[in-house]
Parts: sequence; structure tokens; C-alpha cells
Amino acid sequence: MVRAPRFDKYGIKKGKWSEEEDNKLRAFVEKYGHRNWRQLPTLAGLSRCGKSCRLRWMNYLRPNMKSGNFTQEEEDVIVDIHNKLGNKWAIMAAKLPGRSDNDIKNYWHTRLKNRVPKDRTHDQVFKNEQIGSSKPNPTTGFRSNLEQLQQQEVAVLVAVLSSKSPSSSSTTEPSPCWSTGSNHDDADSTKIMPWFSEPSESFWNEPFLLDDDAIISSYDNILSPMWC
DNA sequence: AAAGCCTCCAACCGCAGGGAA
DNA sequence: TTTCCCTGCGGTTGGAGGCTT
Repeated sequence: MVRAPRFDKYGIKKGKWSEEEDNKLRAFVEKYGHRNWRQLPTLAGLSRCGKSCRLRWMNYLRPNMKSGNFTQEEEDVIVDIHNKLGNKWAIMAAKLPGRSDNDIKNYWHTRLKNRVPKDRTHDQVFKNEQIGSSKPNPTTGFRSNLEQLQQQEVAVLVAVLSSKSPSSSSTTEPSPCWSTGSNHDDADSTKIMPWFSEPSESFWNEPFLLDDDAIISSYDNILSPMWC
């Protein structure tokens, strides 16, 4: 079900993550955070690119990640947002704590896509909007129609993000907003994520000390691009 | 039993936006 | 102002496992 592990020409591992790699990544991020995904794999002793580490963390290793089937409520949220905004998986993920954009995207493609009438999708709405206004307004033209639609999208987006998420009423689960880098500031991050403690200042100023000498020596010989 | 097909999802890839230099 | 780097997003793919014939 997943890609077989392999190494690219730079020695960067690709494919399925092992339990050991997961543990290394989880331990490192929980201890030091993830300010620099590009350097993180080197510091954490992983033969992965930063992008791969970020994806793994965001999709599976984050605290409070849910597994298993989507509830009817979650499904409704996905369909509703898709009708309004289209394939905005990150926005849907922000509304569904514990679900990643990848989860939602997969769920849409495998379960929901064929269930939702095509003429109700955002893309079709967008097309209809353009077809319906095939005679451009002599004073404003097509561009303003598009801008108007974009303004409507922004309004919907604001409404979606400002409304309560389905599970927030029944749980005390932290808001996923931290994961999108919005709607919070650093001062609040420890409240939102009790597990996320700001690393001590010395961490960012002092050289990182690893237990494994081999990793330290390899750090000096990084020739491959760390980001894919 | 086995071959072929289908489904699902973890992971990869490329692009765009924002910020720093 | 321009260029470069980093990050996040959305589309696509690889391939294991299940199903059908």
C-alpha cells in the first residue's frame, strides 16, 4: 500500500517510513520543535529530506491525530466546504481537528467525489459563473466578474474559519490552527499545544550535540540538497 | 489456486507565496 | 528591487491488499 523504501542518488531515503524513523522524528520535534524542516533530518539523524519529514509529521505523527473512518459530521463539513471553495484541503483540515489535508483529500477522492452531484461542485459553479456572464459587462468586463467571485470566496473562507469546528463543541481538543501557521501567535503556542515547549534560547545559539558521532561527522559532509 | 483488476492511501512531486538577504 | 531560500499546498502516483473471474 505504500512505496517501497529506496535511496536516491544523494543517499536520501524515500518510501515507507519505519517505526524507528517515526520515533526519531517524533522525539526530535516534541523536544525541539520544527523551526527548520530542511535541517531537521540531519539534526535528528534521519536520512530523509526535510519535505518528507514535514509531511510525515503533519499527516501521522502530530499529537491528537485521528485514525479511522470519518464521521457523518466530518463528511458534511468536507462536502460543505468543497461546495463553497473547491479543493481547499488545508482549509478543511483546519476545520477538522485531527485530520490532515492528505486524509481529507484521499477521503474525497475515494468516497465523496462520486457521491456529490457534479453540478454542485465548486468548479462547476465557477464555470457556470463564467458561462452565465459570457457577455462581459461593457464597463467592468470579465475581470470584475472573476474578482467578484474571488471576493465571495474570501467572504466564505472567513465565515468558514470563524465558525466553530464540529468537534470543538464536544471535546477540548486543541485547535489545529497552529498547524497552518495562522490564527495564533507564539505567545499562545504553549497554551494551544502543551506538548510544544519553546526550546531554550541556548538551543538555537549553541551547536547541536548528538550522541552519535557518525551523525556528527556526516553533518560536515552534507553534499546533497537537504530539501528535495 | 492463480491471474487480472480494482480500491485505497501513504508518499512523492512541482509550483506558488512569503520572508530574508 | 531582485534573488534566493523555505515552507505549505494541491495534484499525482506507486503499490499492497482485497475482490472478481
